[in-house]
Parts: sequence; C-alpha cells; structure tokens
Amino acid sequence: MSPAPEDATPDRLRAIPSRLLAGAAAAADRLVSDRLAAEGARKWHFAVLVALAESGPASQSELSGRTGVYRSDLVAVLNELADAGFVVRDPDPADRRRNVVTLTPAGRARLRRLDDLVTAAQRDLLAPLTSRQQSELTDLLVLLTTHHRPPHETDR
Amino acid sequence: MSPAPEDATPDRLRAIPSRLLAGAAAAADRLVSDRLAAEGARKWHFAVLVALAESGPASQSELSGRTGVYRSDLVAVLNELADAGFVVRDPDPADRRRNVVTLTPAGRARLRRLDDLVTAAQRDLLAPLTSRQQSELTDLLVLLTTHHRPPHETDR
DNA sequence: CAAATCTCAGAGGGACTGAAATTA
DNA sequence: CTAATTTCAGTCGCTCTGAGATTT
Repeated sequence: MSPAPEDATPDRLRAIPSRLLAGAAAAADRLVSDRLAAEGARKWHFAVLVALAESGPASQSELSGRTGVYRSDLVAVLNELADAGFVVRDPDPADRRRNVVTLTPAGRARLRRLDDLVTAAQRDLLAPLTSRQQSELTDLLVLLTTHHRPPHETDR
Repeated sequence: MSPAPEDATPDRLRAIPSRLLAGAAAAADRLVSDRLAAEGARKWHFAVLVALAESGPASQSELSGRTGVYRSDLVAVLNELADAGFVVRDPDPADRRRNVVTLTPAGRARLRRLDDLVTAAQRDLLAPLTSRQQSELTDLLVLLTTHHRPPHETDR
C-alpha cells in the first residue's frame, strides 16, 4: 500500500551537530560547485585565484598553505589554470626548486567572473536566515574552525 | 630563508560561508570518523542502527530515506552489519521484493557503544562554544538544512 | 505491460600517502 | 648527507548513475 508516505529522518539523527554540519556543507557545496561548473571551473580554481590576487605571486607550497588545496592536488589545478592562461608558472631564479605562480590579466578577469558566481551562491545559501542570523552563523563557524585546526597545516 | 612563517589564508577566502561550513564539517567528520574507526565502524553504520532503534524494522528503501545513505551504498553497509550479527535481513512475506531489516540484541548493544563515541565527539566538536552558542549554531543549521533540501529525497 | 525493490559495477571528485626527481 | 619543493601514481571513502534480476 504505502510506498513510503513519510520516510522522515529520526529526531535523534537530525539533532546531531556533525550531521547538521555535513548537510549544510553539502548544500553549500552544491550551490557553489554547480554555478562554477557552468563556467568550467571548480572551487579550487577560485580559491587559488583569490589567494594570488590577495597576497601576490607565490610558490606552490605557499599557495597550498593559503588555500587549503593539498600540495599534491594543486599541481593539476595549476595545470588547468596555466593552460587557460589565467596564471603563469615560472622557475624561481632565487631558488630553482620553486615555481613562482603569478596571476595574469586574464586571470584577474576570470576571478571577477567567478567571484560574482560565488557571491551569488552565498546569498542563496544564507537566504533562509535574517542578516543578523547570517552574521551569527558566520561568527560561530569562525570560532569552531579556528579551534579545530586542519590535519593538513601545509602538511606537518 | 623563510620556509613559510605565515602562509595564512586570505581574509577574503576565510570569510566565505560555504568555505567555513566545509571546514567545520570536515573537522566534525574527522572527530566522529576517527572515533568510530577505532571500533571498526563508520558513520553509516551508526546512522542505520539509530534509524532502526528509533522507528523499528524497515525495508532498505525506507532506511535509505531515514538515514540519507544512498540506496545503492546501503547494501554494503547492511552486509557488514549483518555479517557482524547486528541486524538481520529477511524477505518480507507481504512483498517479496522487499527485505525487512531488524535490529538484533547485539545490534542494540553495538548502538549503545557507538552512541557514546558519537556523543563524545559532539561534545569535543562544540567545546569551543558556550552552551548558548551551541544551541544557536544548531538552530541556525536546522534552518539552513530544512530550506535546502538534499538532491536525494529517496531518489526522485 | 509498467513500476518498485534490491543488487552490483563503475564513474567522478575530494582528501590523502608515498616516493621519485631536482635543487639547496 | 639532509631537507625542501614539485610532480606522479595510487588508495580510500563518499556520492551518485545505470543497469540487471525479481516481484508486484
């Protein structure tokens, strides 16, 4: 008869903060990723472009620390950004183990475009909350994330 | 000289709510998963056991709806839980397409153990916040997740 | 016949490990 | 020789697609 009129998640599961965080993060990630995918980009592309625009040219190791992208995965991201002409990767004359990654003018334009998409996604994400609640949530998340440091930390 | 005295994440990246959520969710997930892994369990095991304890025996399709575990992935989870004797999977006499999944006494004991671990992880996760802030955060996350429904929804 | 349920095989991206090559 | 940087190859768990087999 009833195929499943209400397959509701039990309260005991719905009230668990780590599950709530996972759900909210998944929704947020979908909002951002879907929009970026429409431009052929992913969130790491955006993060790397922002880091370069904010703090200037950097080695890949520095970029990994700034963005949270694993040093190993950063290689593929930079390959894609460099192939598209958004960054250039030159050997560092002062230390030839390093590459100096620099934003190009095309990269700045790309960043402006992606920034619009990401900003719009944040607006949609937080739309169910009042602006007071939006600030509260952000503040609480900052508190949480600063006290629980990533395992990464430019490795260890 | 400086290997990287401060590879700080730029403010512009650190202030993005979707990134904050992803960071907090990752920290929470590590806290929970590490503890469960010490008992040879994963979070889906816990979710399925809770769903069975709260709402009683269910078909796999119902369990998928209650827990958010993909119907496809639920098969492996139930195989593991059944192999360990925590649930039994019997054909439903009323509809032989279905399996009726039931919690065993050993499964209830397992759930009590895993529940302690998950509860402790939540405590550690929220430790940086006052209890007032903990409720605020939970409430805000409930608001967000109820307005952004999962893509899943027992499929579509 | 169509639809629902369970199952399996596999794609796709994210997080991470380990090791090789180069240079300091 | 040790250490740092970049790169590659591969593992692991999670999300999700697609299809086959069985039953309604």
